Amino acid sequence: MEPSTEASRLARLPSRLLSRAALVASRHVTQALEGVGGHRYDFAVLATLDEFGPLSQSELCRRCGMDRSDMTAVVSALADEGHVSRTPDADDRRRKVVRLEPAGRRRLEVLEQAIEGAQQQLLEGSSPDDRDRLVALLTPLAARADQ
Amino acid sequence: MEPSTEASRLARLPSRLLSRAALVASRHVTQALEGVGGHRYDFAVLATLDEFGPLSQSELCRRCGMDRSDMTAVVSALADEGHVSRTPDADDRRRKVVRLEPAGRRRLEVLEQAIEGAQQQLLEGSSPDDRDRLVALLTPLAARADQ
DNA sequence: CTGATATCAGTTGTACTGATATAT
DNA sequence: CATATATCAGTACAACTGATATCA
Repeated sequence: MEPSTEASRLARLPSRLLSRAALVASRHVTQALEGVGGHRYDFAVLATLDEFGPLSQSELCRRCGMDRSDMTAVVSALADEGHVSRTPDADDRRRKVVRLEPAGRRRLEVLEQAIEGAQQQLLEGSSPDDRDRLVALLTPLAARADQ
Repeated sequence: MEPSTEASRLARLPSRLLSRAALVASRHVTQALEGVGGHRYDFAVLATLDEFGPLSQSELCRRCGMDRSDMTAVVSALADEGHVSRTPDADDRRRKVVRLEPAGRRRLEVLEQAIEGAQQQLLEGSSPDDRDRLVALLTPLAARADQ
């Protein structure tokens, strides 16, 4: 006989589970960031700059997996707030070099705490091992998101 | 020293991995369904009717995890195509009972093949055990998508 | 009355396309 | 000229909100 935990074909589809789990995750993250007046794009840009140092906007797009059309507004807002600076590249003046400023680093810490809180909410009920396994299984799939 | 496989904080965030893996999955599914002139909503509705039998639209919304606002148009289109019938419930005439018709069952088979092809594309490089593990890890997260 | 159901109109957020200006 | 970068306007889609009509 079928075990009672046997889920329907629809409920076992990896693509469907991914989209619904991502929706849950997105709600947690959005809510956590709203609590500190932030946005996922801000976090992605600040964290990437913190990790890789100053980058051109197009390089930022690549590293963050963001679209060029969305990057402009995000960087402009972060620059207005003093979290990043945006200066023409001396070597290639088509480029604008985006650099993390001290205020941006402090801002990143706040966003990072909110984000980690959201991960824990999302994964409450999952063991640390489960989190590691999930990350390991998702990494090769997520890697194909860029192009 | 850090192992070379050590990914950045950003790249290891479960919420981010989920959203990017879901994006990859969604592109595969959308493309596969486009190939047969279908849509994910059609598949969800037809598969749910096939599995649970005739349902009211609101019950369909619950089972599919779809919004009531989106369900109306989907059911109308499926009814126009003869894949489902929509008749007033004899017991409760506020309800419309949606029933899978033979043409809808044949349509479901086509969509199902496309969807399963998309899963295999998505998971190429993952073992069958990996697929099972992924499903097991995602199921409790995805379950929270409804409300 | 209330509560549930179905429908319709419209909003938001994310991903994305196409066109343009500018500089190499 | 071609190529890369940044910007702007606007599209496509899924998820969602609010209002309304219907009827038990």
